[in-house]
Amino acid sequence: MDMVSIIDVAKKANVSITTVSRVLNGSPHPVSEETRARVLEAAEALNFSPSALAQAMVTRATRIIGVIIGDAMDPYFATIVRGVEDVARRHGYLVIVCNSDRVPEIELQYLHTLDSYRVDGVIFAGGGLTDDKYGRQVGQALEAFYNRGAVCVSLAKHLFSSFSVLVDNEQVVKDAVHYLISLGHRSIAYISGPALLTTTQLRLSGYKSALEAHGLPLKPELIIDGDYKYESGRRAAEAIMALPAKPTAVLASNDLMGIGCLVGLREAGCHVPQDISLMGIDDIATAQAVDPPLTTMALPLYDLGSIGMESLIKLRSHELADHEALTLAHRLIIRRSTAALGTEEAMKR
Amino acid sequence: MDMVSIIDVAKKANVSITTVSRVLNGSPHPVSEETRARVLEAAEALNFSPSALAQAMVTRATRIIGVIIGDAMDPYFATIVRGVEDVARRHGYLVIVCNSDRVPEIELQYLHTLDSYRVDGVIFAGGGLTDDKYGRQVGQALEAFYNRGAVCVSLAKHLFSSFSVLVDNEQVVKDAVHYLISLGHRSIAYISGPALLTTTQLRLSGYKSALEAHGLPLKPELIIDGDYKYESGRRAAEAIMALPAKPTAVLASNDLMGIGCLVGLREAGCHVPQDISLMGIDDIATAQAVDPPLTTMALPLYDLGSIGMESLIKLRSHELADHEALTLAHRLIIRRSTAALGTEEAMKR
DNA sequence: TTGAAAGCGGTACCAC
DNA sequence: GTGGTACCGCTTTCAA
Repeated sequence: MDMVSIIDVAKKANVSITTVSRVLNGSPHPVSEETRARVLEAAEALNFSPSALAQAMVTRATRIIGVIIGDAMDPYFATIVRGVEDVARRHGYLVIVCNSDRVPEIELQYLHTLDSYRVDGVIFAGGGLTDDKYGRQVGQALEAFYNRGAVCVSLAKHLFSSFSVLVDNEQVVKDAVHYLISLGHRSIAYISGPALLTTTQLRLSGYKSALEAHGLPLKPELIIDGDYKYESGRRAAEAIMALPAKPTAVLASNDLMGIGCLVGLREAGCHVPQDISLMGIDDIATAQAVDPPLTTMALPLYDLGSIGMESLIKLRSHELADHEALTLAHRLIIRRSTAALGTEEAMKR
Repeated sequence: MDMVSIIDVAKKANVSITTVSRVLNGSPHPVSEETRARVLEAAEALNFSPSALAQAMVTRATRIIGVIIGDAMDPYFATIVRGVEDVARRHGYLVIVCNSDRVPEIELQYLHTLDSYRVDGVIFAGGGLTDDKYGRQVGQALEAFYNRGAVCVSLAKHLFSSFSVLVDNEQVVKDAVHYLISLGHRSIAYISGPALLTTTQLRLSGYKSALEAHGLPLKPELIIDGDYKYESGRRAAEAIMALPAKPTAVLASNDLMGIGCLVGLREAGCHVPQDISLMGIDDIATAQAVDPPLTTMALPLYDLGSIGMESLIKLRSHELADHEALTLAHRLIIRRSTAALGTEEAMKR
């Protein structure tokens, strides 16, 4: 019933625990072949499993990292987590997943807990909160991490400083709006996210400057609030249908809302893309399953996770400098939810 | 740069580390109010964060659990993980997520790693593999867990024994087939999952016995292989369209394949439900976003995770007996992808 | 009420 | 080549 420890192995093999440690860790220190064999055999026979906890205590490295996300059920985060996990596994790291629902208190609490477990690093997958007080608190908590030699990488803009792997959110939206404009649309509604997220602000500002760049007026009533979830997309559809002057195109700031909007418009008897062109951002799997398939800006979500984790590892071995940033490319995926204004495609119904 | 330890706090508060430990852990052992205050103050001032690793070593409890899933990007597992995580957080547990892609070697490797980290328990979220050798190996690995006092709960049938929280997979399919039959369908195709999973076998056997119970012939050509992923649903649609005698209904053994099939059928010019009724299993979020919304058997995925985690905790405090099983209810969700054979609904097109 | 000391299971430095 | 031993940072008897 008692755990078998390195001592038991040493006894069984008739060697010191030092030697056991050496052979089991492939230490460069010389060990005779026969001793090595005896140790291996003993460890095997006793079914010895070295305590990673004990190892972590003395080596000051846990080989555990934490990833803080909004919600594992959101495909956006699920994809990122998968990217993180795959790289982590290949490098012998374990990952603790923390759902914060973007609640600052929960995020902060997780941060402290992860610190007490002495994780080797933390990845912030979600958009940063634009709350000053929160930003300071996180920054302070991160201080503890850095002091220990632990590292941090963010996959979105944050108020605190850290190594980052990003997409250019502002440009993503600019490109999306530009595409819609190139189709002839001049009245483009925008479904925004929660105001307190940096990502939301960047995307919104992309929308605004794209309109401005094309000399289009910014109509406040065309900016509809959402929360990046499916249901808010449906509500947005209602809001759009209630508009006295309906837009000819709608850009949802993420696919989940875009899909909700698609369903909402359909239920309201509005045809996409004949009556309204609709487009999203992210390119989650569902985007191609809906009818019509959703045009969207594909973000490299999996890569954000995998490259984020790779960066974390390099950061630890000082192959990478702190507080730098990497920006990954996005790309337009044209499907059938968007059509040129006044063309055959848009007219047929 | 050096970590502040309990010793530093003790020095600063002018007490022994024993006392520090006592007040910081709310020990029942008496400590004078002023001493307590001094300790608290010192800990605060030093920004002391007790090492959960050191605590774990001596208390022999890590408050970390592992959950082994197929793929975090699959809504099925994402939902379960969310259920696990929510309960874990409320109880002060951390959860390590392990993606195995159902590869036995990866699963086994994770199991050993988790054991070396002395996790308090493991949750198997996915269906068991029907491989004898694999079953034995897992059983053996679990032995190590049990010997340590760690626990295990499975959310599906497995060859090894463990506490389980289940759905009655055979009955789920029976109920689905029964519903289709009640709509007048007599020729029902079935999209199955990977043969090596217990879940697949149970569901398939539900399909077979449902047909038999209704005196319907079992036509092998109507059983189409899939792997529970979206793409295999699309391939299944092709296979179905190529059938000399097309079925009037299709039951996909999960929603992801059901949705893939829906898209595939649409592309092949086949109308759902007018030409073919289609139904899935799971009730993932996307099921209601596709057109037509998918009729499905809703499984309590979130509850599987949350109740699984609650059971794990109770198991550890011996409030629950090992190796028992809990079965959760499923329910039919009728949406518009299914229609009665020969009715107005099925005829209009 | 308070504290000294024996571990928990390893690693790594230093001798031999 | 091999082994002794001082920690890593905490909890928990056992005494005082």
